[in-house]
Amino acid sequence: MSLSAETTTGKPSRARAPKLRSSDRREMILRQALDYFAANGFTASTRDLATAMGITQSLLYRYFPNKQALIEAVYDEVTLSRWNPFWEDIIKDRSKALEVRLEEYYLDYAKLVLRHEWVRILIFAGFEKSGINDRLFKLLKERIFEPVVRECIAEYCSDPEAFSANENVDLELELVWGLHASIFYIGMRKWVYATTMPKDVNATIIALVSSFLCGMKERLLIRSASLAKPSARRRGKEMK
Amino acid sequence: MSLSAETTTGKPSRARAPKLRSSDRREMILRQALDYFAANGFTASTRDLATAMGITQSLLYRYFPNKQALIEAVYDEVTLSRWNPFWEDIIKDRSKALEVRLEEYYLDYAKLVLRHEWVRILIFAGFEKSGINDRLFKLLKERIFEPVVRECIAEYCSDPEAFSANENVDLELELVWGLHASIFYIGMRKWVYATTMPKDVNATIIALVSSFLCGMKERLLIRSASLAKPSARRRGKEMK
DNA sequence: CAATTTCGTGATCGTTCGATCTATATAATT
DNA sequence: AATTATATAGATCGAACGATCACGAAATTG
Repeated sequence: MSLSAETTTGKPSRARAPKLRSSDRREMILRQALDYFAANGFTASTRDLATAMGITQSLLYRYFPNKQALIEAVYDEVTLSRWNPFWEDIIKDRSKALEVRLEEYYLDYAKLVLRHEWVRILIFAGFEKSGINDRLFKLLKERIFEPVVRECIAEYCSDPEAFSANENVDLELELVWGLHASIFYIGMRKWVYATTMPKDVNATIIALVSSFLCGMKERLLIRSASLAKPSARRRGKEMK
Repeated sequence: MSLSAETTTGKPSRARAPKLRSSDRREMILRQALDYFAANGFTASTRDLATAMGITQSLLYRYFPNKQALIEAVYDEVTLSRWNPFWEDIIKDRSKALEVRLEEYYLDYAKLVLRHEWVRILIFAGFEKSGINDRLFKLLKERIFEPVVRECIAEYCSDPEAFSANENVDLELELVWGLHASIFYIGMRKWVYATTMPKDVNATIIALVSSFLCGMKERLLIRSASLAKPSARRRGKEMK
């Protein structure tokens, strides 16, 4: 009698949610909350969230002590489970040309950026809790940016060891930040600004990687050359 | 008696706000709302906003019909009044070297990006109302991106007119988007993620511009050359 | 100085929010 | 079939929100 959503009672009552095992229900809530928060922001109400996933609001509080805990679980899910641990290996695999490796990594990273959850959740999180992204940026710096700089030095410098030992690579790191930003911004155009996108995303990424390497090569060749000639060391060290 | 904030009455009553001319009060509210929303997001409450600027909440509604109208006025103030109409002239001024012009523009744009209101208000606006930034991006594209591509073509192509007439520049435009993204992302590191910043912002911008021009030059030289040799036109036109 | 206009305040309304509580429905166990 | 454990639903609480209103204070005017 009271099972169906349309009973004799005038109430337009919803179908009762199926009974799930605790772990399954929790996982289901987490997954759906991820999509919902990514679409509507962390300020979305728990009522609307619950309605969207077909359960009652109070049920959320059986699995998460409060809204903030749910948000943090969503954030962890996005940043931890979507990080590909093999990216670092791709970048360091010297059996392939550097340009090929970078294309491979950035084409893959672009897939992440073109899904709404990565771009939006990261920015939402940054706005709500400064410092929450620190771990992720540490990962990016140590596993991606610094390896990329090392590979560029190995590729373009005549004496990579001497260069790495003596030279400050802050600006080279900033060029990698720039490439990262260029890819991420493609996702922002789509998921934050809802403005125009590249006609061909993959071709754009390949062009960006090619341009990046061109600039990096020029920089490193000049700096490497001035490193070889001690007379020009001073200018080389502080080269802008 | 009732004038002071600390009277004999136990109430910690606030000092009454001075009486201002209508236009002055409106301007004051707009300016302070800009700072407050940039710092706290558009979801900040009108009560806290009013308290921060030393007036009562109800006074806001004498100057703006509702919260949304105030938000839109803030957005317009940020995007319209902070756009420098001379940027276009800087980019087009062929009496200077292209690299110098781009450095000049991007160093100036970086000043904007390093103020919190530009980065944060733009992103907040994108999240709240998709399409609100359309006019700004149209401006960016027509007044900055496309002129930059034109100047690069004029600088590096042997026959700029023939190139512009025959060639598709989508990917060149994307490289300019990439440079724009690299600068904007510096502001995001500061005002969204609160993570590390370049040690020397100006030097970073100059390095980014230099790298950008290096990549653009390479692309355009290759494409320009293949344009000159009709036998290689097909490959050139679809070059990635 | 008195009348009038303009501007600022505090009280309050209706709604929505996160969170809690109690009662009921369902599945597993005996 | 009875019992137990647990998942679910719906009602509800206090706080915070946007918005409105009548009233009082301060300029402005003649």
